[in-house]
Amino acid sequence: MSGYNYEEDSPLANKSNIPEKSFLESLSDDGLLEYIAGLSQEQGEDHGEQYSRGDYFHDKQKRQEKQDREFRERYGNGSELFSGISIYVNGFTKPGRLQLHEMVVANGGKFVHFLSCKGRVSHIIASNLPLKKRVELASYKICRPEWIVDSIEEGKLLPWQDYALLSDQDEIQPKLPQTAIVSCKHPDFLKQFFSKSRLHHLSNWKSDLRAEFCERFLEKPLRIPGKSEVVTVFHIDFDCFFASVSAAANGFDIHAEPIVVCHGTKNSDIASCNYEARRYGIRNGMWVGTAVRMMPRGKKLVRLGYDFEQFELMSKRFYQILHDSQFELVLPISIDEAVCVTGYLTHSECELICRGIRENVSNVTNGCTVSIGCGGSLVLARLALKRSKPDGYQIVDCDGLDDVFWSHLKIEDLPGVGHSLACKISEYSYPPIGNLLELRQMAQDSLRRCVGEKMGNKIYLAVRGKDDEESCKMIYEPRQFFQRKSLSIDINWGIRFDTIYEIDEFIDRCTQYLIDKLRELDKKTSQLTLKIMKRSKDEAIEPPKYLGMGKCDPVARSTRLGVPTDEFGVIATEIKSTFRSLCCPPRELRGIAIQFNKLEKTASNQAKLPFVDAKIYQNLPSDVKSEIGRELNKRSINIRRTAPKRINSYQEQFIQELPTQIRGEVENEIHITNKVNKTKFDEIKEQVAKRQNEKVNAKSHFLGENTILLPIKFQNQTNFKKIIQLVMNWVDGTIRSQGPHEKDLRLFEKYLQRLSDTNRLPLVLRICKLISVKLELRSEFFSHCNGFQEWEKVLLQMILPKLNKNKHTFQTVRKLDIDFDT
DNA sequence: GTGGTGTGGTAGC
DNA sequence: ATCGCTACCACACCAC
Repeated sequence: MSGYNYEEDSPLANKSNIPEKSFLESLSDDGLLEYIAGLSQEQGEDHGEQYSRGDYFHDKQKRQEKQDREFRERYGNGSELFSGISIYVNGFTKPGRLQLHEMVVANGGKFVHFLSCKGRVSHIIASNLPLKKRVELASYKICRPEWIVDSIEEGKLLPWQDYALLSDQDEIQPKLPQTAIVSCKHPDFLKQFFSKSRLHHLSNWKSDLRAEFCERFLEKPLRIPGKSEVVTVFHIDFDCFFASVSAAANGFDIHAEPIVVCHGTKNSDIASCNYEARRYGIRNGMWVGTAVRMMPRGKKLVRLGYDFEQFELMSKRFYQILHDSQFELVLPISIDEAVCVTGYLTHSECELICRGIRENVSNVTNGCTVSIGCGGSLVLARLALKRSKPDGYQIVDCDGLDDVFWSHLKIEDLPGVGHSLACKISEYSYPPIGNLLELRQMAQDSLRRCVGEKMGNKIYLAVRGKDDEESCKMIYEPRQFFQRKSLSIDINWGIRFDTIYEIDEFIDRCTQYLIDKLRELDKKTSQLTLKIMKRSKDEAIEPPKYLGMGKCDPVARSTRLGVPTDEFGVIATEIKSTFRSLCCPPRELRGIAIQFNKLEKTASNQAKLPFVDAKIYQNLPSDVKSEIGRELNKRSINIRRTAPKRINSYQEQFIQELPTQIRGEVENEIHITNKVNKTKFDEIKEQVAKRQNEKVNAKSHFLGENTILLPIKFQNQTNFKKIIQLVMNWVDGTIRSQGPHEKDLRLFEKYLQRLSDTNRLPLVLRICKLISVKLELRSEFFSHCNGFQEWEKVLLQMILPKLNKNKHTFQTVRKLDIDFDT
């Protein structure tokens, strides 16, 4: 990357009587590019020293006027519509600059390429103007491009005032399409929310960078340093990334004014603030209102919006520089931050690298600065980075570290130590520990007692400049480290529902979002977690932050699917059923998170229900076999014979176990009756509890029928699991004989009906699935038995109709339906 | 001890 | 107004 530094290298420097900055600033983006391109051309022609700014414009202008004349002669229609008018186009417009140019010139107008020729411009055309520009150009006639288009169409010059791009009109106009408030009930909510969420972008960028790293690795295996090798680590990070980039994009000087990046004006998070703002005590994460109050009287705080595209662009250029810099490893930490590793380097070599990178990055990012910490370990590089900020670099040598270095670092500067741990540590002894120099005195044992085994070790090593084993993995097993292990979605803003059905729909959309990603990764999941945020009991219905979550109680529950899947129906119904088991009144819900926990690679030839061909299994080397057998068992994967001739050992063992199970649990027919009765009892108990809950909530809600969950409550997950177990044993115990007892069956059907009636189809589905699997497994040996046939009948005539009746709940046609309909 | 579940904390701006 | 995400580790606790 060779950035052109015009501040120093420009042949024009100090030659013009107008300050350099205002000249460059006065150029439009295109103008600037053209100007730079022009410069490099002219230089090649060996008269760069003599070529002045005035000359440049003169040439340029003459060339342009000639071009315009030619154009008008060739295409012009003799119209003098824009005679006497000269326009300048600022920024992106529709129609574009070129088209506007042609339109104006063909109709007798003048097109001005550079605004610096002030006075010659009669109108400025722009669709929108950055804040800074708006102030600068306040004295001009500024209007939208439609003025040109409409004037030509009408054949007469329309009043430009009707098309004025006034700041207040500007505020009213684009709001119109936006005022279509997209609430969480709207199908586009997710998209809209994510498009504006900084945290979503940060997370997404991070996983993209990690994925890219892994791809790069596949393409060209990198050399990973050996554990005994001496390495040099560079930790590189933008200074207040969002603030710097947004400031540059809007034409602000990052050093001149206090700047914050945020959405709103009051209870909106500050994503990033510059060092000027930090002088007044403003910090990232603070609310804007708080920050404004911290400003001295009369001093203004500049608020800038997010420009995610620009952030991405700057990051791309940043990473490009790193990739071009001959590091052995470029490890992505986040959109604006990376750790680069090389072998041993001398102090002066490190210094060269730091300076080079800092200069290159500044050149390609409109002057954004990065700081660099350099050291012999990850933690040292990170601490050096903390010390180097802002706009600097620091190279540290573990042995040469003095007390000053440590005493200037706070506990929270340690990686992995946040607010919570920092409090714990500082309060652990008296007087409280305030910096790392003091922390170095703490014994390893007391550290471990204070913050736990692992973290204690980590911190003990960190303040001695060494990495712990876990952190090292980033360098020594980078592929493993950056490999994705889970996939999830979190929404804790804007969640305001009234009914469970709205939540169902929302869950469907979230699930679809995740499944799309899952399939992109070519993975399946076998474990789900649903985490919800529920308004804490005494909290206000509406928290201070607009549509925020306020103080909440988090609750999570996970489920195993047994089989890895990427099917929408299975996952969505599972989540919906899990949600019900968490007993959250729809109106109390403030946040939802869905996680896919156990990701497995999709095997193209994998059967829907997993089983291993016995032949393959038998042919395995005996030492491997037992290990695999255990593993299969653990995952409840069956070994299935394709030709039922010989009984293999696994199945033999399996059959032998059957009678024990039956005797142990289920031959007692009363058992299930008791169980169902107990369920009823639980139900009543929960209803009582809920009525009390309703009373509590009544103060803050109108108690409509749909306020609280449906009146019938369900046993919690544990109970359901137990019931499933019971049913399975019941099937096992009766399959070889006469089949289920009629009385039991009636109770069972009642239970299923209740599940079905109360929107708990997923549970019915699960029972159905399990019974069908069980029957399939046993078919080889028991299909002739009366009991087997009875159970098949139950499945086909009793359970399946319930599912099919409510097919719509499942959104997709279930594989099971097809299997058993035929 | 093993292995599972739910909770809590941290990281990036 | 406002956009409080998401991956991952470590731990406490439980059942066996």
